Amino acid sequence: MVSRKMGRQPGLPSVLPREFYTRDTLTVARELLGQRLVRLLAGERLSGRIVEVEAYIGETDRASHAACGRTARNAVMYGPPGHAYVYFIYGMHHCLNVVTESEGFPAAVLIRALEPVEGLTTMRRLRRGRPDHELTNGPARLCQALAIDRNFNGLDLCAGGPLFIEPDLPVDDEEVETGPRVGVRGDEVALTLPWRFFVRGNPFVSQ
DNA sequence: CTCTCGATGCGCT
DNA sequence: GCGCATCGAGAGA
Repeated sequence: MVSRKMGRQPGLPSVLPREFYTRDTLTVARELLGQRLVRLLAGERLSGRIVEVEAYIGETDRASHAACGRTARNAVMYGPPGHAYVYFIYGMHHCLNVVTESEGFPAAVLIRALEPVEGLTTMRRLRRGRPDHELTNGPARLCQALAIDRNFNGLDLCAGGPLFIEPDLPVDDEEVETGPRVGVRGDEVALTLPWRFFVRGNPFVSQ
């Protein structure tokens, strides 16, 4: 007899529904820990558990791309939740966010690190020369390992496309650590807010 | 291991 | 023109 995991049919992966993202951004950030980011590339599944994230919330957050109001670049942050906000930075890197809260309010969660699960061989090819523990331990590194670029900006993560998030192993409260966000500029408040969430002791957390 | 620094494209002032 | 939600090479300890 085939065992059946709770709430899923074998071969028919469930996807986090839009309502998951339509909530308070700090709640979404916290609950994204442990979930599985999946990228379908040429029919292959590349995936990893999310082990580090950061929240960016509203125009009053001086570290957010939305701090200076709506522009062409950050428009996706103002759009409906459950979509990918992918931006290009430092002339060579991409970073992936998921849009949260209600349409019209700019907020998102930056995916900063994954623990690789499926498609390691392909990830090693896309991150040639790097040891396994450096495949996905950073926001731009994981985009490289999963072949995510600006073409994914605005993509609906709830629509059965090439990028989505599946429920996976929840992370216990005792395993969750918070702290100030990494690499941001902004005012004193932005530099102090504990809006970074990560799995304590996980070897794939960035830094 | 740690630290420093250059790469590099583009959105925004 | 400036500055960036980063990374990787190279130097030193």
